[in-house]
Amino acid sequence: MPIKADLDAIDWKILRELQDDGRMTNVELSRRVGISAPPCLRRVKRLEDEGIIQRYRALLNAPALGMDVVAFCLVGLNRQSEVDLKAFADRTRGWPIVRSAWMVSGESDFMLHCLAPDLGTFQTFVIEELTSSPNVDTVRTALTIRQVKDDGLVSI
Amino acid sequence: MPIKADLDAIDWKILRELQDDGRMTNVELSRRVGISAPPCLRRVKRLEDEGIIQRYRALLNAPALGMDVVAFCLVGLNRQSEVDLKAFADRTRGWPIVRSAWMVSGESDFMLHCLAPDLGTFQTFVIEELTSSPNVDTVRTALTIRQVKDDGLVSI
DNA sequence: GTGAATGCGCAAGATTCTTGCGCGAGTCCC
DNA sequence: GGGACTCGCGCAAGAATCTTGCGCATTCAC
Repeated sequence: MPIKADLDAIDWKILRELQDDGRMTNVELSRRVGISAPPCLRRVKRLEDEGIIQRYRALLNAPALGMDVVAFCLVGLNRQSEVDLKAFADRTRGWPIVRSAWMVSGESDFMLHCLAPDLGTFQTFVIEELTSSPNVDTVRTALTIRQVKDDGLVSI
Repeated sequence: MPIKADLDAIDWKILRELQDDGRMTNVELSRRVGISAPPCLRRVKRLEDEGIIQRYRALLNAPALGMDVVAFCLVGLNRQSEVDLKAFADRTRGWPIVRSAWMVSGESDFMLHCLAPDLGTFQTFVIEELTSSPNVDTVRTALTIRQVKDDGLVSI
């Protein structure tokens, strides 16, 4: 894990622009941040090499691809030993419906971000896979109605 | 909102590759999906034009940028009329700590994905901004310990 | 003042993007 | 069947971009 980065204003502009459009050409990016293309490319490469930019991803339109149900699941376990936590984390990676997952502290132990083609598929997953999984105590679900904000993870 | 797309195997390969590396060159992409560059570029453009690919985004390393606290907040409102829901949704857009937000159904009305530089900043936000916001009834927070899965939103 | 370090911009070759065009496979209607 | 049409691929060439090396200006420390 890298040390806290020291970034100047241009670096922050680059990060903001690439969060907004990760496929922007380097020429366009350099124009927007106010330097010429070669040093701009070197800055981007440095940000990638230092792990500040972790990756680039295309964001897809789930409903257009037949995925109409987005939901969150808060999962509580009976036992929270390191072995138990790791076992459940491993299990989440084997479930395609679970698109991302976090280990959390609070009333629950895991937060799952889920995606399914329809409500039936999601309910079947919750009942037959999630709730009936070993060591799972409680499952609370929140079906999303619509997303009201979607900014990048790190602001400005 | 577009009609359900009809995509062939090559389109799905393209979507998978661009979810994995959204900044891949078209030449490399075409090599991976097994067609030449021009038709590959035309397919990507079509996927973008139809809104199936919504955007490209650089994913940043939050801790390296001094953002050590990632949390989820489940917010329940006193009144859930359309006006009330819209008012709270608008409010979330004005909070930089809230990076993304969903309107949900279930025990709560909104799910907030939050990012803060430290625990104190996050707690101040919850107490002085979120809990004390008009019409907010309940706030349950789940601090993330670590992310255990992070796939793209739509699989394969 | 001087030397080292940093980071910019210029320039040129390599690579990629982008467009128009021709060709072959599949389909539909006669 | 046969002909016209549609669709999507690949080739090719010019435009744009990427990538690298290099020279120069600024800054900092000594």
